[in-house]
Amino acid sequence: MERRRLEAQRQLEIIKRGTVEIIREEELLEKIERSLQDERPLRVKQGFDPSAPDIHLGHTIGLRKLRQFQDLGHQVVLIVGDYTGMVGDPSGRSQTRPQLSHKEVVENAQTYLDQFFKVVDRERTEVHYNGEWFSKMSFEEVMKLAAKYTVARILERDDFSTRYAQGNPISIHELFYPLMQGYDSVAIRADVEIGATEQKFNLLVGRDLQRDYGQESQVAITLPVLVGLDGKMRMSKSLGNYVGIAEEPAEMFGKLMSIPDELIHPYFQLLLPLSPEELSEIEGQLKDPQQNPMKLKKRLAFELVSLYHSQDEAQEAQEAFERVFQKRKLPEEIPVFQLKWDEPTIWIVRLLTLTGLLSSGGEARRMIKSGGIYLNGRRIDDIDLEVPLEGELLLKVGKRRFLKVVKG
RNA sequence: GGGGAGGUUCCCGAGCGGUCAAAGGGAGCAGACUGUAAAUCUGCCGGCGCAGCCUUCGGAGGUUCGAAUCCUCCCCUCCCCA
Repeated sequence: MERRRLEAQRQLEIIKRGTVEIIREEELLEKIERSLQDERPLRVKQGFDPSAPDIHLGHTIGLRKLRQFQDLGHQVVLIVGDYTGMVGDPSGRSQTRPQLSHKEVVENAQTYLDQFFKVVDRERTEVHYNGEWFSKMSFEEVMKLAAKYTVARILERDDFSTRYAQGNPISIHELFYPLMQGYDSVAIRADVEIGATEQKFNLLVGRDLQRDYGQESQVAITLPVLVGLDGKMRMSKSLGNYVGIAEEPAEMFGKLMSIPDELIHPYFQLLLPLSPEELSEIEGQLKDPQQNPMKLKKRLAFELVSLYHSQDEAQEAQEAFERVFQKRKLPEEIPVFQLKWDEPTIWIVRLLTLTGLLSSGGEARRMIKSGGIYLNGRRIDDIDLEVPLEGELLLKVGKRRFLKVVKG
């Protein structure tokens, strides 16, 4: 008995780490205790919005938390929001999302799962589509669900109220999103749901609905939102300030090296499994003016690439980075483009667009004018340049795009 | 249903008959400086072998020598009233 209590306490401590809020902590402790007593794992829910199938580092905060639950013996229940996807989560959105076809949802779900299981244990995961229950709902049941919440409460939400205040359109079906997500918790009898802080409202709706449907309410756990590479906005694919966990090692490494210094510590803290001691050591080094933060950034990049790829690949990525950007040498591997061209020479602007390096002649002209184009190591300043097509040509666009061109 | 305000280039937003490929800001790209950091400064930011031409200002027509700007119809959004 006493032993169980201690074990529950221990689990709670682990789960608590890195969270912003647990609503409510006492309930969680009680649930864990009961779970130990009945030998029934907690059902920890996570939803997935199929309009955004790629997992980036921002998502891994939640995924790592799920993994922790699994390591403590609990069950993850992933919900593919094929029906909610038809609505589109209004959280953090200023606009209505486009609706997806069923085919797109299924394809995206597959992509998502492949990445999801890089962090989360497949064995302890149950996957459901919320169409399983929503497609069977009668209109009467939909009305019953809709009757459980009031417009004022839904509009309390920051994103709705902001949109409303700014005079932006909100469609009626969007108001259903929180209800649908909440109902998912009813359908799968969730004990816990986790989400980023912006998900708090949706998580709380789940609690209310479960109670209304005669179930015990889930515990809502919120986690910090990761700031993106720009250092300002939340990490998101649509803002282009993200690092996908499926990205190539070199790409991942490079992107991480470009983060502003202020993000070094939060990234270590939120993305890597480090002990509090290690973290405070890193903090100390960051404050020390003798230390170049770049070193820590390299370590961060190295460890993250190791985590999602391998140590060897991280090592390679680091060497490639140092070579290309710090020593300004050529990368070891440069993609080769087979150019089909019959004339003995080719106009530089045409060359740049035909190889796909730049999308239009106008862009190529501009790039040349601003000094961003190198041919065989020499900067080009002549827009009318005719390039003789002999052997191998080496093109460089900006700092990081290289291409070898051969006649083919 | 009645009344009012709007829809402009990736986003915000000015323009309200020619001088408009369309101010300004943001994002983005390139250059300088660097630690591929931030900050800063500079340039670019529809297409075209580009001192010229072509396609853009919700959609379709029309008026005019000339329309993002005026007129008609349609679509969409917001606000007030019912």
